[in-house]
Amino acid sequence: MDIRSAQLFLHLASSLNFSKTSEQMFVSPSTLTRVIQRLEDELGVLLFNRDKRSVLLSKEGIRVQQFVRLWLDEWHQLQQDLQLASAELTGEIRLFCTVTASYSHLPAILDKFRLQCPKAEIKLTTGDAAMAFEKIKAGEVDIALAAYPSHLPATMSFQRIAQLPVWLIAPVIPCKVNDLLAAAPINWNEIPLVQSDHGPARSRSDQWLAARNIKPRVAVKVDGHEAMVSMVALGSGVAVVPEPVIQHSPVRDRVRILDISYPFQPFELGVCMLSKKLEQPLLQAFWQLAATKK
Amino acid sequence: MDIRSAQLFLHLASSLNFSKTSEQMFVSPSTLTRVIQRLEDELGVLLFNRDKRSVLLSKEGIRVQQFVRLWLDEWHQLQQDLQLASAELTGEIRLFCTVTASYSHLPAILDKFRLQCPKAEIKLTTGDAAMAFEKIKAGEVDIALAAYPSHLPATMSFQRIAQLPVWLIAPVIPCKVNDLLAAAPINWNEIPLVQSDHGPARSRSDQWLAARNIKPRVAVKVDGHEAMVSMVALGSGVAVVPEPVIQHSPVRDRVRILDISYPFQPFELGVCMLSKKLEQPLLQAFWQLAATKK
DNA sequence: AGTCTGTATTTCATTTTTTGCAATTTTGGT
DNA sequence: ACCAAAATTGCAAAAAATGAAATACAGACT
Repeated sequence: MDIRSAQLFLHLASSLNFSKTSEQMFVSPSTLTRVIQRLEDELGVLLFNRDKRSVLLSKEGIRVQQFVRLWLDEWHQLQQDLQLASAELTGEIRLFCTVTASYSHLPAILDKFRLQCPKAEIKLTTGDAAMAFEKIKAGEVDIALAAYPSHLPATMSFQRIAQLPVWLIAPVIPCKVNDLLAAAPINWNEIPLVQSDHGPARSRSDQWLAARNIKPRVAVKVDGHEAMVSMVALGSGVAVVPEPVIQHSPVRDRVRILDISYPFQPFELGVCMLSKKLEQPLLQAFWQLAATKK
Repeated sequence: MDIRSAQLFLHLASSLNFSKTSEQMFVSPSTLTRVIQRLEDELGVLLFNRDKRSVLLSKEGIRVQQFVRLWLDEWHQLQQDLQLASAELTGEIRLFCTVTASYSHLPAILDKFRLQCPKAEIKLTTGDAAMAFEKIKAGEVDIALAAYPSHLPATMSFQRIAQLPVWLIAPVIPCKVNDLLAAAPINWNEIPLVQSDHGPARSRSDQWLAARNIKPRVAVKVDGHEAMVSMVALGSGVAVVPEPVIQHSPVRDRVRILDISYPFQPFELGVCMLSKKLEQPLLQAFWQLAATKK
């Protein structure tokens, strides 16, 4: 018996209809049937009298219903109590976040955090990925949301949150870049490249160029992934960027993903901070929460 | 959170030692570590302060301990209440059981049943497998423990309990049978066979003979598997019998299993009764209990 | 009677989770 | 410096959970 089974049982006990419960609780009918069968097996008792045409709670089922109600109530109480401890936490978190990350994952994390620690304040700084680790080291910020760097300082802890796929993108509009891409085979040495100065996107790009032995014609160097997408959209060249940047860009309809069958190593997005700061309750709360999935 | 995790947590909370708990609760250390990690993740809270050298229950851990204690208590109460209903059942069960089954699986089932329904009486009849279904049909017994027959009457329900492997056995002592078995290739048509009159063991034997196109020299026909083992031990021939019969035979050291690389279809041991009798509470209790594994 | 419909269950193939072994990490003791 | 004890992690095999589709079955409708 676990929480989920208990919830399903409780719903079924009041709906008395497998189809309805499975629909409303978002499980397939087969799953529901088997959850109930498991419970009955575990308790050694028939919980529902399935009368060919109707489903009724058995005598034992009523007793179990009583137990489960009590239990789930206590469970909720427990969760509240546990959150209460962190709910009272006050103070300030200085958070650094790459624009990439602020698009894709920050909102969900902040929502959860505000719910859990309503009294805490957050100061958000955004900027380029490479700055994240410098700022942490310099003590300018407490915690950063960024992609895993090629080398992580020993004093820092990093916790992975998600993998972001990386793609090569090109303009949609007719332009010189697209003319060159239409050739077969494509002469990559000719195609202008929109490149970032440094950081994980740059290293993905470099790995690809090295693997295919391409000496790129660098069209523009820009700071920040979003600017790269804009430049590509305008026809300045192709670029290597992580997927969420494309999805959230205002010009996403004016760029396209090129299928070049090269397995770009995905970004490892996560939270990062000085290990010793993990002792501070507020930062610890943020850390744990960022790592939690739901 | 489920029962098992709760038990592990509770034990760890008092032992404060992963190694001890994992040992005493019969799980590997890694399993225990990850059960606790799962709980912590589920609750979003650190349950134990792993202080480099020692393990201590955290503030939140104490609250959870309190919850879990209560819960497990209620769980036990629930189980008692549920069993109470059947504990008061009275009446008589007329049980038929093949000797095969009485060796291997009846004791465990009866133990459980006596515990759950102490006031019920059991009348046990043993006999040959083929009689089981006749006796049920005739109403002489209520329920039987037997191997699944080649054809099950439509009015009966059968519930599988276990699979029993089937082997070909030979004597250990020097005798004519062993002389014949020493030949290469073995002339199976020469080797005397101890055969049962009918029933599932007979059909396994027949299938094998047919598959290998053997016209056996039938040495003896006997009733009941145990007698077959005894005859084989005395050197009368070889025989096809289910494994538990061998294991429980007083002469098990005087027979050996022949590896003839033939996949005898295993016995499907189970409980059987007239479907309509499933409505009787006492019989229903027995039926359910027999099907339960633990 | 025959077909249709709503409901619960089972089968099957696939995905996800759990598990234990062995390796790793960390720290205290000798 | 080396060893021993304790917790964790990587990995691959085993077990369990899952949903889609098939099945079973009783009543409703034509």
